[in-house]
Amino acid sequence: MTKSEVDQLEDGYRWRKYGQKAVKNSPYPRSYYRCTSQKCTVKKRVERSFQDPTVVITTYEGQHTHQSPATLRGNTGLLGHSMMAPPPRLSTMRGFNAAELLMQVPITATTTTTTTTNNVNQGFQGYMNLGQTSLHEHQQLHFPDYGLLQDIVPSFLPNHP
DNA sequence: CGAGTTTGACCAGCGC
DNA sequence: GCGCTGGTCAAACTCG
Repeated sequence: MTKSEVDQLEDGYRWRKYGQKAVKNSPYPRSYYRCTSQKCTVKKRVERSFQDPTVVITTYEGQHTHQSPATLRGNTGLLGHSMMAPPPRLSTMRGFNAAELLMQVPITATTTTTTTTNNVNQGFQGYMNLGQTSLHEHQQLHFPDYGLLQDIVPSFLPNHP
């Protein structure tokens, strides 16, 4: 779930829209995207929350078999640097292990992001690729939307103290 | 001209 | 079998 005005979120990959449908129980249409990379079969669905129109729900299906174009581009601009950052507070997600997420929900993972971060899948992959150095960077990054994140999906994070 | 979007048609799965 | 719904296809279109 992502708080965003726009449907098309920049997550570092290039997507081609292949369909749009009006869905039941929601006044907003759902959009279907495929990764533009030939080998990559990752799909995502994007729909707007019925309760909060400023929230878009992005459902990823599959895993990218390639690096993000933003990563390959290697720029330090909007896409390069920030998009390579690991997901917010991954290590502190109470009882929520990203690796576990990948293992248990390999096919479809509805993930929680802000506009400055990736979904957990991609973020975790980037996290793995970048290794130790990114952890350092990770700790220095600040995510002002994190509190907001909790507001959006408090039930998503298990084991509230 | 190529890549991406739009949109109606088509298809499969499911409940009745 | 029929209707509904979600997902996909593909032709037409737009844009850089």
